[in-house]
Amino acid sequence: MPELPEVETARRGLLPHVAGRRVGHVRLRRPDLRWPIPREVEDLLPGQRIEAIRRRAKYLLLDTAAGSALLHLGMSGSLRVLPEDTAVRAHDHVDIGLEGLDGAPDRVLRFNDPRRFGCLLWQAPGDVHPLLAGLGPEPLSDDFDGDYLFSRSRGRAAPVKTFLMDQAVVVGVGNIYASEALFLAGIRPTTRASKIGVERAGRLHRAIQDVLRRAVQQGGSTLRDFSNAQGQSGYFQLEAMVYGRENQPCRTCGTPIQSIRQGQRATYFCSRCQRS
DNA sequence: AGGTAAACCTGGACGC
DNA sequence: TGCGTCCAGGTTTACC
Repeated sequence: MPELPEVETARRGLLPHVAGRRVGHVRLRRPDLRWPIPREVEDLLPGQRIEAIRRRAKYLLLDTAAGSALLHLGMSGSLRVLPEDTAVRAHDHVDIGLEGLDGAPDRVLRFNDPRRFGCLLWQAPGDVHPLLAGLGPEPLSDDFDGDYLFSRSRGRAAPVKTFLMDQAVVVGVGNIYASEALFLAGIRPTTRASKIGVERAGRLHRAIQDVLRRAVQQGGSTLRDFSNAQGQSGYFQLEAMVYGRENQPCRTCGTPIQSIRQGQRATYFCSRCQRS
């Protein structure tokens, strides 16, 4: 499910239901997702007030005075805010109880993840979790620009698409938006990163920001209430130019979109609009 | 160091 | 209907 826009959309949807609430019970129906869930989640989180919900890369952090719950949705994870008595479904792994404010009913933040590639970890106050330590800049921040992208690409023989998905280079760009950004920039995904010049690095930087910004806007406009059952609307609201469109006509020039495999992931591009 | 592939999981779509 | 195969929005880990 989630690349940066989806995680940011989830954060914004959760914000009004979570921020300022006190955590009631924490229930683990499974002791581990991708990794074991650390005991701090059960021992320290209950009773804490959630001061903020932040996003770093594709991670969400629930901040409390005792530390932060660190969540990743992996490929198939989702979060919903539900009435406490909502029936449990398959792969509902974790409940974090949320006490109601001003007489509002208690609710539960429920983490569902069929494939269990997601995780729920803990970050002590003032600490940076090892998983966050090596991450590159946020793509929508001022730390990320064309010159940065250019300098990081020096000496990198890997295909530019693989390079873009390296979270140590820039965070939040996953398989869909990598293909989409390269289409917008007119760059072929197979080009070695080292061959991208300053000017094209600038174009690529703008394409990344453009596609991510628009996706965040779209997600935010359609996903207004996370307490609703589905929690998955908003995805693919942004019409893909190339992703998932193999053999369909390019929206710009009509040439059939090609699909190739790079590093075990599908890549889509237009051979006419993305010549080098 | 950087690049590539395997590994972690389940479910859905498709072909036979 | 059932079974086998392939695919999926991520990221760590192991190995050249």
